[in-house]
Amino acid sequence: MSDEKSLNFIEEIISQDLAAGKYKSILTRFPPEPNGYLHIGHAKSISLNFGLAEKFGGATNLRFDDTNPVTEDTEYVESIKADLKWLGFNWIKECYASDYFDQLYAFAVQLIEKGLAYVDDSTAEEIAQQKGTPTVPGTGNAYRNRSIQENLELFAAMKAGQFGDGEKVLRAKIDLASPNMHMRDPLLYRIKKVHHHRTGDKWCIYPMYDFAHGQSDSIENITHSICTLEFIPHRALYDWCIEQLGIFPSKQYEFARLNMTYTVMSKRKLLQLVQEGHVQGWDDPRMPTISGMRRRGYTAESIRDFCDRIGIAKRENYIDLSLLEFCVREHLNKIAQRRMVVTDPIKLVITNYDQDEELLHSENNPEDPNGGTRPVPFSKELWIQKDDFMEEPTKKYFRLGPGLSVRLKSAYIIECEGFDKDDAGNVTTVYAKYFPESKSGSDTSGIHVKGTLHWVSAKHAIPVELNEYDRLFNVEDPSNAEGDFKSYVNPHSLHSVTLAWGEPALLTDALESRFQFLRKGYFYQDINSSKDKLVFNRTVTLKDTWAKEQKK
RNA sequence: UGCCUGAUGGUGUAACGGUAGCACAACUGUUUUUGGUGCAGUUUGUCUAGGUUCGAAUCCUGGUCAGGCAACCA
Repeated sequence: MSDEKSLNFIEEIISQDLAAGKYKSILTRFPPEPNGYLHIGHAKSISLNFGLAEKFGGATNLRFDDTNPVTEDTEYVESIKADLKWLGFNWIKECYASDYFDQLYAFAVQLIEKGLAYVDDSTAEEIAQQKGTPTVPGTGNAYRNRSIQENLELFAAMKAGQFGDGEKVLRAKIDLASPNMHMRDPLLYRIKKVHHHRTGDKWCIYPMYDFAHGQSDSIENITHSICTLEFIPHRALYDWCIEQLGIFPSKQYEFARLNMTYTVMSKRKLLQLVQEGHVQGWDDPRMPTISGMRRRGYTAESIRDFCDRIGIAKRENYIDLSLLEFCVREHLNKIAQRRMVVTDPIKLVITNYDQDEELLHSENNPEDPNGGTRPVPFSKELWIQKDDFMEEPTKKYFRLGPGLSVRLKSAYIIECEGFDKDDAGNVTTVYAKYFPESKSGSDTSGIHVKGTLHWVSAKHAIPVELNEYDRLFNVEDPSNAEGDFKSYVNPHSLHSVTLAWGEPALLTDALESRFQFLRKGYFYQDINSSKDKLVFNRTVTLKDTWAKEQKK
């Protein structure tokens, strides 16, 4: 009956909470750790968190989860903010877990005072051993029975820098036999004499995720704290801390993270690709990072559309890369300026064309009636695609071949009269006659052809460089394939065309324009492109049913 | 041998005890001055065994399978 999309399970929860009067309005948060660049998986979480707030009339905080100074940096903070803005999302408050370090410390003291936390002198190995295994309960140690007073003094001494890294930790005193490993006296604080990108050297003890995240949510009055499935076992601890501290009860909900075919999504793996030179950087157009996708020519709209379409649920999912490609094609088809570029040229000579040259006009976008036209120069010698000519055409081939006719886009119908070959047997030049009365827009020739080719006037052509990208991996699931995922990197993921011929309009087009190079794909100017040397990245190919036909 | 999640076409995602739908993919046909776009259509699914019910993808019980949990990471 209704056209409305059904609610996902989190929206369901929120609408119930709101209907029950549990909250007047909702507050969500997007909590990245500033230790890497945002990728398409983050985009799913971003779209969810901001989308929820938008849908239910709430707001979203951006919070940097900067509790581990070892790997974090301001560089990442800046890139994350830039990516978020580019995607089109606005946070109401910019927060940092590090802003709460004093408060968090006070919380820890409260726990100690309640006899719910203790300082442990054990090594990491000892602690791990004493935790037991999922099927074997853990055992305590003598430190667990330290007095509140002693714990208070020791924790203060930890803060004061009286101990070295790893000498002592603060642990919650919960249940060493809990079936949930995360409840077996989890670590709350550890000593790290490391410079923090925001708090500098003020602190030498830093809270663990489990002691920082829930409390940060609570401090900010986050109503719905949404994270991915791997945090399910942490939820008991999240609730425990909030309950023991008696603070605002934020609630955690978990959804399944994004997986996509032919790529990897973990920061660790992406970092390896960068460091080991499989790609040229975090913003390499083959990377699933927001910065890489932006450079490749993806639009923010298409990424948001993708995030809407993949849905939110708790089951593991593996999204087809083709859905992402569909989303970007759909958007680009509507907005991209059409241009002609010949990527693998052979010469076409119009034998009966006696004029010097003429200016034709071609529509900028057939999808947009108000898109206007651009002038395209035509002359006796043109460049066409090498694969648009076949010496011995097959039956379903409706391009150029001896005796065959085609239309040159926005120009004339031509008929092939012959061709030249070099000593190696390669076709070098194709000869054709044109029909003057078949001129585009005023065709009175009555000739009907099946194929239309793109072309560029040879003497007006401008050189352009093209980066044609293909999937980064040659298996669907590189993360779970046997052996090192990097051995599945597609060696042909980048094909550079150093010399292609483009129509002169490209010289005057705006740098940020989205292009469709007719019959080739969607392209976007690379950040290193200049008027002296135009470089375009292929965002995605056009759908190519002819290529499919040929494979049969 | 523990605990926690989950299981609907090839891939995602709906159906809230009452006609298994939508999107992508694939495949037809049609239109087309892009083998693009558009339009029309086709194929393919409820993990399993019982139970409750007039009626089960949905509720109950057992099983199977998949993923997660034992970082001084987040």
